[in-house]
Amino acid sequence: MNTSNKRERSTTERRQLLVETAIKCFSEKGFHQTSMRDLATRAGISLGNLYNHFGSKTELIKEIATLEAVEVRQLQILLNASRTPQKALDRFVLIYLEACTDPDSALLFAEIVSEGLRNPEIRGGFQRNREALLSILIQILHDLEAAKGATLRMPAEDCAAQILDLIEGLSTRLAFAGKLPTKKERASLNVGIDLLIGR
Amino acid sequence: MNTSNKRERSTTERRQLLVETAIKCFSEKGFHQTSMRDLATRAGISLGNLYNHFGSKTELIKEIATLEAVEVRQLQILLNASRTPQKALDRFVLIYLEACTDPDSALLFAEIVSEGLRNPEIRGGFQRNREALLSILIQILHDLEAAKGATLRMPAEDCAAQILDLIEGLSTRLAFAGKLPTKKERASLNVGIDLLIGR
DNA sequence: TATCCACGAACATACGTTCGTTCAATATAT
DNA sequence: ATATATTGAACGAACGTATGTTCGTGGATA
Repeated sequence: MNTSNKRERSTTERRQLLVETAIKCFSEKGFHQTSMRDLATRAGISLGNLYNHFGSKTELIKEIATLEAVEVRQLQILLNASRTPQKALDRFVLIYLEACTDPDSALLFAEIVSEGLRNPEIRGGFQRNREALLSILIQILHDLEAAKGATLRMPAEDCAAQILDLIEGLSTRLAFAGKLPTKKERASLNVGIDLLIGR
Repeated sequence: MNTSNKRERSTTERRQLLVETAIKCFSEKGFHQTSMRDLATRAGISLGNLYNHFGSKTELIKEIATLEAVEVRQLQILLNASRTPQKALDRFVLIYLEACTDPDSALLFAEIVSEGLRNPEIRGGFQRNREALLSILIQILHDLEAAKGATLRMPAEDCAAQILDLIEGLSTRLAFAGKLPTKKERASLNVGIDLLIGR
């Protein structure tokens, strides 16, 4: 990628802008209530030009669905730097909860789930990312067990999945209520997770 | 309601048929990818006639969203008949899991959630029903605690919400994989719930 | 000069909804 | 009991608009 090329640079910037406004529009109105005209207008470009950057609407949706994932790679690095598995788990929960309760993300997450349930192309990217997230969490659980910080009563993968369920469930409920998590809710979440891992 | 009236009877039957095909269509294609023509064709009636039964598409969606609730009233009765709170809880989990993992329901549930997040009319009915479900579960938890079958480490409402999260989370994952729950998955779910209630 | 971003008009289709009409079931009058 | 009026389910054409996508053109960059 030659960033000294003025054309290419402004083109990638445009594309970035388009993706960002698409995320906004999609999370506000949903995939299928957002028209290509909406997107173009909101991004301040013409309809025809939008098609210069994205060949079709589904292509755009697909890109958003895979992009709107927690940035797993960075998360992995951050957690590797944690001193103890306990701290790693705490960090994981904090970060993922933060990501899920972001107002845009919660709506988009629901949108992606319901879309992914019937659209294989969407499902693929979403599942890949989710498995990556799971495997990180599983690793942490194994570390925890080795350090006697946890005594699992079920397969680590099931436990990890349940932890994600708790976080995502809380996020969804908060989005429904239009609120951010209170201290109490955070506390209950942590208690629930501690119970699940037998800490 | 005069069921000896032939006209009224066939009308309510029609309406029932329409609601059922709407559920099918909506769960297959989603609210916004299903057109009124789709519905009419699928139900074997004309487009115009569809509007004789439902004034608008949103009215139809609203009806489905509130209807597609677990029949809480019956559930309540069934659970009251349970000998012990332990049995009541087991039944609750079994029934709700069954309801959530029904292929149609899982897709429709996701659809309602994502629609409810931005459409207050949908949200209302959904939340009302969910609160009813929660209050049943909370009651069971209190009974359990009184019978020394549980030692909650968090407010009963939070615990109940987390239990629902586990069930719904598992259901969603199963729907994504296109599978029904295995014995192992059911077992892990039960272990998770037992841990949450400190049993 | 060749490339490609940017534009907005144009196209075909799909959508939600309305409309006038038919026709059988019901209510009322004879 | 028979004739007449009223109702409302059922139909499909029609309307207006919105949609995804294509196309030809202009203008800046390489």
